[in-house]
Amino acid sequence: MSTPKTYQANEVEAKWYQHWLEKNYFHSEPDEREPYTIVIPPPNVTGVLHMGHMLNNTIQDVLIRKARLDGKNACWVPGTDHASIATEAKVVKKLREQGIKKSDIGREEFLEHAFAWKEEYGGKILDQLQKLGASCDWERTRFTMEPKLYESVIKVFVDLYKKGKLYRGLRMTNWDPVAQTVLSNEEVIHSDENKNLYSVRYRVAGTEDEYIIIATSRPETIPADTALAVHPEDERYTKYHGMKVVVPMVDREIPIILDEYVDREFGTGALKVTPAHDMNDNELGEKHGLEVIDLLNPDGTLNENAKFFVGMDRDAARVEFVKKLKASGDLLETKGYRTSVGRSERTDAVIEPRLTMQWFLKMDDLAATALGAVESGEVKFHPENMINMYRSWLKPENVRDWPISRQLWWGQRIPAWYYGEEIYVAETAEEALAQAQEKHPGLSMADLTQDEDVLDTWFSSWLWPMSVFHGWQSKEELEYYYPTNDLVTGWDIMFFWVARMIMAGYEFSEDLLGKEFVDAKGRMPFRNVYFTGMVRDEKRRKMSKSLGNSPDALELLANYGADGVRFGMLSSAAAGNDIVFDAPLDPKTKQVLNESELCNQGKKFCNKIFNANRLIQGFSVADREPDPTASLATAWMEARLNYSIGEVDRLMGEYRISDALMTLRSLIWDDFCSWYLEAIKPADGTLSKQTYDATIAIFERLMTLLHPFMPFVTEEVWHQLRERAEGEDCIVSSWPEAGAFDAALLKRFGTLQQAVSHVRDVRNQRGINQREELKLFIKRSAESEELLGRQSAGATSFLKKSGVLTEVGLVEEAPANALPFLIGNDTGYLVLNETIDLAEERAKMEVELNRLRGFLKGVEKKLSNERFVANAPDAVVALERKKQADATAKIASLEKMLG
RNA sequence: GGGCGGUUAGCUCAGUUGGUUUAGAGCACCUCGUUUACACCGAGGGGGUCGGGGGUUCGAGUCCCUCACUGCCCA
Repeated sequence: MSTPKTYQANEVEAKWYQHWLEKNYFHSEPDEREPYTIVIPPPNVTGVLHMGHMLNNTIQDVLIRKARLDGKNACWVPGTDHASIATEAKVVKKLREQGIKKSDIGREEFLEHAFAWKEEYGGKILDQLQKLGASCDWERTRFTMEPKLYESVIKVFVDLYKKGKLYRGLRMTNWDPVAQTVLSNEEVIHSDENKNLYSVRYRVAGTEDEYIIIATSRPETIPADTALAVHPEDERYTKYHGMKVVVPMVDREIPIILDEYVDREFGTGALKVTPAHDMNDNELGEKHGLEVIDLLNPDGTLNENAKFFVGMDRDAARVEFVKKLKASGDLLETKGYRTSVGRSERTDAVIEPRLTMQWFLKMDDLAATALGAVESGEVKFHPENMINMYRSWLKPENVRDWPISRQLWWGQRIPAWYYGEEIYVAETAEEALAQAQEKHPGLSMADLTQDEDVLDTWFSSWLWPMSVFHGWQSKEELEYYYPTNDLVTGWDIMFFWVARMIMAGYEFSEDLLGKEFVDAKGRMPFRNVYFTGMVRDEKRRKMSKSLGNSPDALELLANYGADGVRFGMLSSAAAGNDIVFDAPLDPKTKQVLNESELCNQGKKFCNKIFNANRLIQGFSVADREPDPTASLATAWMEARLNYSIGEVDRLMGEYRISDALMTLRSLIWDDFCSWYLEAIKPADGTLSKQTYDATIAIFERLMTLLHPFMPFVTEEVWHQLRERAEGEDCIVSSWPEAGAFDAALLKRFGTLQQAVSHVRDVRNQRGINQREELKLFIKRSAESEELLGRQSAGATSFLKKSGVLTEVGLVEEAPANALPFLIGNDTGYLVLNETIDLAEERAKMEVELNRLRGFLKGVEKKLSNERFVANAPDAVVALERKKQADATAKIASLEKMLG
């Protein structure tokens, strides 16, 4: 019979994922167990799996699988958000391709198309997560536009309105002329771009040929100028104070205003003021009571107020205005400069500052509460230093009210009805009408008009930890799962989403669950937030689809297997730190290759585990006493395992997931495979039953320990280790407990390992074949007697086997033709079959001796310092004394060797 | 311009409230090896004094100051 020599991830992964689904292991229902809950950061419904998703979902899966093995009721809720701008853009585009205009079909029909689009393309990313091995409770999959979640958003809006936290106002906002909607500051990406700075002269009114020259990058907005500003102390302009200038082309007189805001050094020190089209100008306008002239249409084309080039796009119009100014002689200079330009995160359109009527959520109280939640430790950040960024976002001077209207159709429509200037906010039109009728008894539905806008997608997502448990419909599930345990996400949405969820948690949990409940269990939406870094390429650019620098996630999964990719993602994923992912570029095409050395390491690790099992299954088993080597190795491996479980528990408790995985890798590869299996490997191919059983039991625990990180290979091997009953699967086994272990045994075995390594090193350096048999002796001492004695039965045979030695024993004097070396603090002698150049060996020993003497000197200096002995903790002092004793013994041994 | 990080082996990164044998890992590198689990392998080895300078301390990669470089966020 021939089992394949290498691990085949594809077959194994498909098989076990299907099995887990059939067994319904991922599903959670409230019961008497302790819950452990994670809500997924809902990916954009238009999204496809990318590196960032793979990283943060792998981490979530590790946490949830670990909790499941810990016997908790693990619940990981998946889902997607409706991504209003991105999705609407896609649907509009698709309709346009079919020759349908959004404006022709109306809101209702458009939404039908949008839902149809979602059914067809949306949620592809959730299928992709399955390939990664994500053990989400798919029965609980949520979508922010589904009826219950829609209803939750509406209820929250009405509630906040009643609490006086919502208001409607005309504000300077970031207008996306392509999406034709307002964006929040966070959705605008600023970067430096090359633009032109134009010097234009404005004639001073009442003069024939006196001009003030201003510098502007937006000559097309000249017709909307309502003032010209200079610094009050700028002597160049003192003589014009109180006068007016004439706006070029439109011949309208505007005042010269004085304001310290003007930068005298920039351009000419004179500034044209266009309150409708610039944030800063708008502030100036409010301060000085200036008229506001808006010359743009919502789509970025010029309106009647522009007087010229009406209907033309602002960018094209700029060119025309420049020509016109040049022709009239008013344009004096054009020069290039670099300046920060804001673009829409979604459409890449240059953002237009624009005055619009919007709904706003007051943020001062909410932000203070959200900051307090983290400052007080009720919500813990990992890594802790992320609180600095959080604090800077939420401190009062940086907090802005949240504009929540979006001029779109795909989203929850704002439940506000207008009758003239009056506003009625209610969950339904009927309720709104009833409210209006109290004031105006004769009104009918036809007299009210509902707000045309929908709400920002984040206004849905901030409710996620509560809405996915039907929080606004019933308490039943929320009471069990809330507060959730851990949230895993990138730091880039700390303010967008994390902070807002915390706000929502503190704002609504008491209303939903009652005071008694939240006083006992807390108001926070989650207790811990694990921030992942951004996945970057070798040039440290964020990996993104648009840059084309991200490998294809599905290709990676196909090439290395889910376990391999998970290993690759995790092995470099310390919390909070950005990850430089090793996806190389094709040197010819400069395109990213779907390759990764990190993932390959994971793939190799799977293969190693798979082959360790092949080795064991290849042994035959006999009912006989275990040989001494195997007994010692088994005792050591048990101790080593227990020690490591403690380590992994500690690391996991500190969210040091990457370190936990590396600890397990070393335990399995180095300790279990390289030392333990080599030690028990029987010459005749037959293992004692006792050793075999112990080996299987150890291997089994190793698989459970590794399962959260690499679920597929561990499940596969778990099943090959023993016959399993129905339902006896690794995924639902029990996380091993860290038992007591013999620390002295670990230390003694470590010394034996060093001796073996030294023997191998000598062979390497001298070109002695690894199978040529040598002899090893150790100078008799209390320590060496213990090392090879009864306490450590099997030590001699272990040394013989692992070091390929014919004889091992204690001696009083150095044997002939022996190479002396340090073994622990004692002297070991390796007897060679060749003549030894002692002079050469002495030189090597001198080097080591000098190092030790220097070390000892440092230790003794410390110990002779009274203040050290007086101030340092006892344990530290004791340790230094131990160092001193060890170094002294080693030096003595070496000195003796040297004669 | 303001704020927050980072700077530890060739590369990517750990290093937990300053103290466990004068710094660890993985990769890369070098040497040896077709010993039947695995060449997706085995054995061994070299390599850093922790960005520069100053300070606190019995003791600093770990705290403070300063300079340099670098990244991000905000304006």
